[in-house]
Amino acid sequence: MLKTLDPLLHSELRLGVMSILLGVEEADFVFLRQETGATAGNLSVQIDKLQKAGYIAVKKTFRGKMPCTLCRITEQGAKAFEKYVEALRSYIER
Amino acid sequence: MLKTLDPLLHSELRLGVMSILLGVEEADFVFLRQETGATAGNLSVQIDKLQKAGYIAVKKTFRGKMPCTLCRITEQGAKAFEKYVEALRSYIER
DNA sequence: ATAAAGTAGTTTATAAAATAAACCAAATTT
DNA sequence: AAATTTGGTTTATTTTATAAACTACTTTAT
Repeated sequence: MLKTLDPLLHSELRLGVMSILLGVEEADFVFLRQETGATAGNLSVQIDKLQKAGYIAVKKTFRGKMPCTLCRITEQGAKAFEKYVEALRSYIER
Repeated sequence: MLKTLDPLLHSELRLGVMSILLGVEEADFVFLRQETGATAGNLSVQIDKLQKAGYIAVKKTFRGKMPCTLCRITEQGAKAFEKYVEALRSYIER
């Protein structure tokens, strides 16, 4: 029986967001949108799920007068990502 | 913008089936069921999708008097898997 | 011989997920 | 000051995954 893949990470957009966040201190909504190519609605929903799972932390601020949603990965999120990659390897390396 | 992940392969059960089939000449329904732990209904549906995509070939035979569904990966399937793994790396290796 | 239980699946219904479309509030441009 | 753009959220729709119910047999027990 194969290792089970965390369904929260096994989603192209959420995985993309996590992947980006692992490489930076923090990233805002607009940047994530550009990098992933996702629609705003979709990104908003998926960010919410990752936050509720405790995989990312979201801070709502302003840049000048414009709203700005900052995201950063949490310790828990980084660990979950590690585990996910480990599980994936059992599928793609054999 | 990140590489896009073939949605046909980005499914835990279908990926599992492909992963198993890559390692063997062919495998029957019962074996795939045991290895993946999937329900028969779910496996049946996912095998169908992989077949319709041309990623696996399915041959219905009998073992003794019992029906036996044999699956094997196709050239196209193996290539698609390769590409999927390649795309995945852009998410998990950075 | 026949009823009960098991095997190997398929089909259909339901739940969950992804995605898009519509909307909102504030800022900027014309 | 109207129209447009920005940075989102909420709601609706489509797609996907999964499970439950069913079919067609076979094997076992009575």
